[in-house]
Amino acid sequence: MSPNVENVFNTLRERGFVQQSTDEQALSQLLSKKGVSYYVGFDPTADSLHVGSLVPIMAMAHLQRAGHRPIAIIGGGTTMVGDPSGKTEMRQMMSQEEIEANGVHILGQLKRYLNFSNGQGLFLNNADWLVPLTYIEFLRDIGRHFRVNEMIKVEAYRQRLEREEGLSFIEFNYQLLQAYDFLLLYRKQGCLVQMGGSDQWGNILAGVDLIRRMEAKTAYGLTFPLLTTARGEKMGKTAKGAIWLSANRTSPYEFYQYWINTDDRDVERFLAYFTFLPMDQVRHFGQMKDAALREAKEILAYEVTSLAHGKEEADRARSASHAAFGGEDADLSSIPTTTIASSRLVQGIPIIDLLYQVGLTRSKAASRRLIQQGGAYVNGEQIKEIEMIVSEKSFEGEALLLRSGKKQYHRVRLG
RNA sequence: GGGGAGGUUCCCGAGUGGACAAAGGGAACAGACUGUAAAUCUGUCGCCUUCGGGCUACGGAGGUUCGAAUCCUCCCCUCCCCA
Repeated sequence: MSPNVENVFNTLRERGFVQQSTDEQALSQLLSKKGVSYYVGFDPTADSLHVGSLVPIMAMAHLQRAGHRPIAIIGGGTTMVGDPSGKTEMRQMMSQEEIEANGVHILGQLKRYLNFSNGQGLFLNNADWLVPLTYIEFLRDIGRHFRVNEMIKVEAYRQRLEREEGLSFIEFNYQLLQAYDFLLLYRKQGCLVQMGGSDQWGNILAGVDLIRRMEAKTAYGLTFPLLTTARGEKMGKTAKGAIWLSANRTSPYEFYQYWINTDDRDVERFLAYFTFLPMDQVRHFGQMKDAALREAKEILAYEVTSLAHGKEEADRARSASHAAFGGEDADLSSIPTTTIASSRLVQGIPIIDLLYQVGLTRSKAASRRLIQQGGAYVNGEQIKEIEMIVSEKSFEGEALLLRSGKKQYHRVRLG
């Protein structure tokens, strides 16, 4: 896909990325040129980003394709303080080492979407400049520009103050630190734009203000909407937890399945956010009705998986899904698999135990219930007997396919 | 520091000596319907079980009682009001 000749800002807006921005016109004009540096901060509290982070990542990728320079900041310094935004409780603090280790993984994930080579993009840890700060200096140079009256008007702080459960002083400083990040990036990297989730609006504005005060220059801010599904749930959350970008945490097959199960009403929006398909195609798919919409979901799932895990994994996930759900005889290898020693099959394994062991059920009692309710299958056949024992005869070739309910598959292999 | 309210099963929330593995709702899971969608309806929803039961659970530790989530004592935590 060639970089958009049109203004990227329009692209972002058209695809739904823009929630709020400072001076839309000026920002749009700025972005019509090339080589603008912009930054987004990522939370290093886990060793992987999850699906929710795809919004900023995709926005960054659109901008880079249009010839701008992304700066991804890992909040190593700020995380040591804890952002109160959107939190009702004080955040847990983390050690430097943990944060840095997480940062390495996160960079690896960002590289799938953004190009950091040869200075075309930057990946920085704000601990590098925040940790060495000295208190007196910081107060004198930065602190003097902040009015507490203004600060406590920010939603995040106000809530915490009103609830009277307290806001620790350290958290109260978060905004200053983030504003300082922006200032520093402006000075050292010429960074003019900060983007983030809508909960970051206050922090972003603080940075814009600080740059205006200290440098007499205009910087810009943009926030993304907080995505929810049509059912009103947070994007990327399932019963089993978040959908991660890391294959270790969420396998490509599960990742693909997450997207293919997208609510009808979300398909068009998600195609716009999470794929690079041109908008006329996105709209075309979005207009599909009923069962035809499934085609659009398949494209969504394939594209998103392919971005996150590569074409090969996306192919395997698609193929496994076809095999499992379409009855086609295809490659099942990417379905979650457990290997079991063949010696254990000599006396056979009760199906109740097997379901439990591979994780399809949470307890043996749950296995019993599942079978009683008619939701358990071995190689596509409903299990009727609670007492059923799985032996070598149950295997087709060296594998056996378990299913719980309509959608949960698990393969068992002999080892 | 003084006064008040409260901590119940994944979440919200009822229960205030036995009928309590604990109402009701939500979430979740299964079934029907379908399109691997949504909505709806039905069922399930602590763990183990040789299906007879057994075990663990109502903030923690003790105690009273034939019997406690429910009563008593001490402790921990949260919220609210006053200072």
